[in-house]
Amino acid sequence: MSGTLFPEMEQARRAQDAQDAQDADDSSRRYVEVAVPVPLRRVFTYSVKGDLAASLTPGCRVAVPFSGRKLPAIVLGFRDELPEGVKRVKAVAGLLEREPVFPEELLSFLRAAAGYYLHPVGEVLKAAAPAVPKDALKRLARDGFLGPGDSLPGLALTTRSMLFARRTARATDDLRLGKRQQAALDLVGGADEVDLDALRAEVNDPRGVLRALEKKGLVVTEEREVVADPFFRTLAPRDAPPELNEAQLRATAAIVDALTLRAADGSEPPVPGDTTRSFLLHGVTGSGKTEVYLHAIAEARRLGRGALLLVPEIALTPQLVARFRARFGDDLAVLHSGLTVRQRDDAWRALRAGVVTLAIGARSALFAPVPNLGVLVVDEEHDSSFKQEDNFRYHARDMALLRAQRANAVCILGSATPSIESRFLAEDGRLGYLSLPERATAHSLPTVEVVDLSRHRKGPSGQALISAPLHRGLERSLAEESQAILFLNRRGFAPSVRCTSCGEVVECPACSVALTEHKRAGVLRCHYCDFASPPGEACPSCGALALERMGLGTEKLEETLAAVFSPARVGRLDRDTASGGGVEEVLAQLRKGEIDILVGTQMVTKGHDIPNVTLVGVVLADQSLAFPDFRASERTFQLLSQVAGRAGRGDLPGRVVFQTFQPDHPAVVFAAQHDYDAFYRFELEARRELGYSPFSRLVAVRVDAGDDARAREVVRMLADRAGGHPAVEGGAVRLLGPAPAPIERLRGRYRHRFLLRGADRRALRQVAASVAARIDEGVSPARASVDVDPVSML
DNA sequence: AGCACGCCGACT
DNA sequence: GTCGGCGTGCTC
Repeated sequence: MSGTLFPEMEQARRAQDAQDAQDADDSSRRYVEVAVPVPLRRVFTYSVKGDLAASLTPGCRVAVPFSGRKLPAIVLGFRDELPEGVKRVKAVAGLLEREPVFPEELLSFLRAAAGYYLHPVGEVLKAAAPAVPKDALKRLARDGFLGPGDSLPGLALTTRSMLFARRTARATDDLRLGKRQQAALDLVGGADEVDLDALRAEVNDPRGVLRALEKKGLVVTEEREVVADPFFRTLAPRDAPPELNEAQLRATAAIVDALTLRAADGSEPPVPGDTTRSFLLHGVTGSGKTEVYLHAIAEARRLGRGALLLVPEIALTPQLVARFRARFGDDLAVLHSGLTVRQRDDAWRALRAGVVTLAIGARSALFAPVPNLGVLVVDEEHDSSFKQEDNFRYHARDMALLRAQRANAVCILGSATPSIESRFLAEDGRLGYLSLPERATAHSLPTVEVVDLSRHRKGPSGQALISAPLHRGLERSLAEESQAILFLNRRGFAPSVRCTSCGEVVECPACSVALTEHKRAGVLRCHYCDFASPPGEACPSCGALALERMGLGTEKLEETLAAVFSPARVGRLDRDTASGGGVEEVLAQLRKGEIDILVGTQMVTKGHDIPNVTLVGVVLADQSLAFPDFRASERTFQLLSQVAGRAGRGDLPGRVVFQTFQPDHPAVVFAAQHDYDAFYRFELEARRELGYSPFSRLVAVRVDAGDDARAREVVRMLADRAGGHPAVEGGAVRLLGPAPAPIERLRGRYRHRFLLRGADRRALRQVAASVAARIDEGVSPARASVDVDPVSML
């Protein structure tokens, strides 16, 4: 089992399989084990009355009485005896839906994920489930019980009849068409087929018009059952798959091979637990990774299997969706945070019912009920937005591998700058390695100039962070009427305000962080809790009238550039300007050439190909190096590489400037040389020496409380629990801390934490589970959480 | 998480 | 004299 990605999960899986087998044999289903949506790391047992037992299967949603209220719960399994130490149980109040909400594959995966992260399974299942049908709840409240004989709501979608029109080959030359007929015909001719709703948007009363066109032999119409919600049906011009280059063909062939092995009879992989059926797709920017995804997904669909594509939050753009719609039409559910509950449920049900077989979405789409999952793609797998940083702290990339493994699906992790962990798994043979070395388009990578800020004095602008080389680069861009993008990862005008009299920095009253001045909004704002106050004249500490702005944010950079390079048009893209669809608007302006210089945060670094951008500048590369965790170097390399990829994608060659106080830092040097492999080798050795991931794993235990003393007390107690564990005493797991968190106070709560580190994942897991069990015994009024494989150390 | 039970302040 | 503050305890 050397190839297994999650060795510590295997034992639990075997136990579960044995239990399931017993459930299938055993006709005595007197009790059920259910997951209740409460933050408790345990399951609960209920008795089953009458013939309800026959209707229950794992994954079913039932209502149960729980601590004086009724809660929806998910059936996990059966048992014929009460658990040890339990004398009396309550009875299941009723079934909420006719069919199980979770198919077997998804339920089993979700339970494994909850177990891996030591998170209450009820909360995990609740987050993954669709809303409880209102009518079922209403009837439950009225009758107190919903039996199997009731007409319960099902999971399938409602459909309605819809008229579709298709263009025929008949020419219009000899025909006289009215204005409306012509408009309708243009619309129909522009796509494979058009439905009545789409026509309605352009033409009044399209029915009559269509009838006339059909009589003239110009269109044919057809009445079909469709999903009731128009969300799934949109007008999209279809495209044909382009020819693949050699590397793309090789990658696609390997993936199709893996898929076919698994799909041959829908059964076991040739080797149990074999994970070389998952791949790292390493392709530089523009090498055509998306086309490989499209082919893999198309192949899965051809084999009757579903597919799931996960992308970073910010990458889920209309352009990306359009590209998939062009290939797969309406057989696609797009899951994003902007959906209403109703829309999310419709998408969920469409997938669950098998009406739609492909889902695209950010992190949480990992839990989509894709039917007969065959391919799972994680695009930009290195992106840290795949890690959820609150409640259920899971990493969608890691869990994608687990889900694929359990579903016998193929997982593809794609990136131009793979995470050290993924690249290491590939090197170790636990992921197949597929490389796309060429830029699919003909442009070579841009040259990068590293500007040492400690040697370059202020540029002509007088602003220290616009060095002379960057200044000249901007002048050149403006002179040749191309565009420039400057990246600065600090929103606001001045990142901090300091009193020159007492030296104090103005802090947020609720958090131990400096307030950032937002000049246009006229406030000092906390970037962690959104507290805002008007900037007073006097220092809040000593009262002196001596406040001074420190540092440079995007707002100030925008203002400075506009003044220095007048009349150049300077735009800004950050969370402050992006509100309400502003991102697309600003990018459209940039594309149309209405912006000469765009200033922005992370948002400017992703995706969007703007051909006329020839200069990209990183104003302060050191910023992401300053983060207090071992991945700072890796993140910086990824960020710089990504930014550099923004330049020179049109006909003009690209130029890139990295400004930094650490010009010799490997992340800077190797990013400037576009040398991923060199960075990987360097970073891997550093990790090996320091014993960091992938050579050991971390678990972070965090405690916060309104009272600092209580937070300290609780973290100490939990650390003692960990310290007393044999794995820690024996040295297999190391206890680091406890210590105050880097941001000691947040939203008025004091924060402390400790880390557990170990190479033996099973031992690490045991210690973490022991701490979690102590948390379950109560830490009130403090709060405590366990973060397995933490990413953010703040 | 909620909802109970349980002991100390300002109001009908 | 009660209504109600939220501390801690438990949930099959």
